Amino acid sequence: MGLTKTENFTGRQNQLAAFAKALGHPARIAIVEYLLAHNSCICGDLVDELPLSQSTVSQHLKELKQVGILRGDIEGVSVCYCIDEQGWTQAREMLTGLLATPIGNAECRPSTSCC
Amino acid sequence: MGLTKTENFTGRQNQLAAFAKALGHPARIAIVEYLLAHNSCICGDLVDELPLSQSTVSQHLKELKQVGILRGDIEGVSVCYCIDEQGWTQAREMLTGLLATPIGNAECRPSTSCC
DNA sequence: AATTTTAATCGTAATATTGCGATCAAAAGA
DNA sequence: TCTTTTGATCGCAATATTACGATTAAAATT
Repeated sequence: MGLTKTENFTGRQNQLAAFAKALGHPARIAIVEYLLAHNSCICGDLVDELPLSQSTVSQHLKELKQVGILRGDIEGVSVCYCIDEQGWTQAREMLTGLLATPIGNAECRPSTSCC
Repeated sequence: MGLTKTENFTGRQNQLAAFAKALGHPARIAIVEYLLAHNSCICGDLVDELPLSQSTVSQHLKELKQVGILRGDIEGVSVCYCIDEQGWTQAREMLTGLLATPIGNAECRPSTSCC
């Protein structure tokens, strides 16, 4: 298999998972942190910053771009990357919403009280 | 390869990525949401709830347990799962911290203003 | 026009993930 | 003790991810 059964989950659950998955690699965390700190940068700056090859960095950038967290604007020879404020805001709101959920007290079966 | 070069990133970056990765699958989002809503449940309840086999659900539970988001306490024949408040709090604080980072204005190269 | 710079893409290899059925181990109940 | 219930684990197959070097394409420079 290796194939996630996305059709059996809600769109919201799939979207949440997609955002979380995009952040689920230290290199992509580092890229996002760098762009949050520096506003905008070209790919080469990130290649200098990260312990990864140019092609690998480019691939991570592609994933973050595809999920909507980054934008990449062509600037002559180079490509200027930055946080996509729209996508980033959506990711923040969705993930923050999940993380801020209070732990409910509803029991799934009446007399089960363990944790 | 297929092997993440964790040693070249900070412990914080790796921990953040591990939490995000654990949430990077719709089934695990669904499990966390279910446990947030129901406080505590046995594995069989989740198997009834999710469109996945028992072994697959068990595997997802294992991943969430390993990263510290869930706890599983043996209760006779069954296992009672619940949110691990400590781990969940840490995940919330770390991820919320990243998501709440204001977008900085520092330019990585003086005359580059694109996005 | 030829060269250089920049970054995307291709091809490949190693490893991880997802999912399932089957089996196993432990506790509870008959 | 034998059976049932519960859920972890094993083994397998399909697919995805991670990483790199090599190549390619496009714009800028010479």
